[in-house]
Amino acid sequence: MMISTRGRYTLRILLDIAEYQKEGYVPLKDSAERQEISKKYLEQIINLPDVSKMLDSSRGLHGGYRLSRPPEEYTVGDILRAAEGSIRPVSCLEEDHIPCGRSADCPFLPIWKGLDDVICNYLDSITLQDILDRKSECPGGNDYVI
Amino acid sequence: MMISTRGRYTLRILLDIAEYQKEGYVPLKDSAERQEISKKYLEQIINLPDVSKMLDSSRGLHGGYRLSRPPEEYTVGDILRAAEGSIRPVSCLEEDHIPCGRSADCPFLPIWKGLDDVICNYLDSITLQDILDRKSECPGGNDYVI
DNA sequence: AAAATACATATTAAACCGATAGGATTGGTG
DNA sequence: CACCAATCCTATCGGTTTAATATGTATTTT
Repeated sequence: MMISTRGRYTLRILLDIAEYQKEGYVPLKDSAERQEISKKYLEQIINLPDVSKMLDSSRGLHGGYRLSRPPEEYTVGDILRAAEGSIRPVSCLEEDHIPCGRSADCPFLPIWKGLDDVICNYLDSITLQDILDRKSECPGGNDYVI
Repeated sequence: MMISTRGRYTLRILLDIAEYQKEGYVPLKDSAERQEISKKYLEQIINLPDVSKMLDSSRGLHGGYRLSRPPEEYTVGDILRAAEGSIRPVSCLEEDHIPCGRSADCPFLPIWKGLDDVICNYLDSITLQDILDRKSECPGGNDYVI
């Protein structure tokens, strides 16, 4: 599996913050309770360097988090990359990957590159604002039963 | 990462078998040496139920493996699913996944479904024969330097 | 009989996942 | 100033997966 709870929790928390931040900083405790996710685990996730850059925080009473930019500037791809480190489908495509000696004529490398492209194009085409809009359009209920 | 060495090795070995099977059964030893992959590890992979279904085998001297169907009937998606078990991007989409209680109005579920679709559409559009054709068109060399 | 091959099962070191635990630090409020 | 609520920091842990290695057994051709 490509996207673990880390990425999915991060998406849910950022969306939760986006929904509630008009009332001020959103305490992680509240988001965690609404989303039914371990607050302690969320603390770790939210303090990952690339995730914390997406948020402003305030300590003390009435502290919490808010998005540092408007929701339309957060793509799903950006959030997942921040939380997961990388969402490349194979290690061959990682920045720091050591070439394997066959890469120059590897018949699969173009395929992996193509796969990465369709994934990024899709995930980077959806923003937090898109999800907020869709939620208010059809509140409670989507097409899927799992 | 979505696709581990298991999936990538399986693709390489099936392509190797496709290339060499016109001379009869292809011993795993030969494929392993050409591909520089541990033969013992390959034995495990190739005996996974869904992978072994894709091959005919023969024991003894001059035994080995060959594809049980023509190369154009093997999509990259099929091979990866056989080797990896699943290539769904999130566990929420697995067949045996226990619904989480929020699935009825989860705002992310449609996104995961869309992601799974673009991945499957892409990977199921490429067959082993496509890769063989591309190899013979531009032997030794693709566009990527990693 | 010997050799080559597939087939089977167990073990292992390392990494990763999804938490839990116990605090330290900071800032607002009475 | 004392208290409390919140973020921030670091360690630990059980379970699973990954990528092998090891040790065989079974089968077939020569």
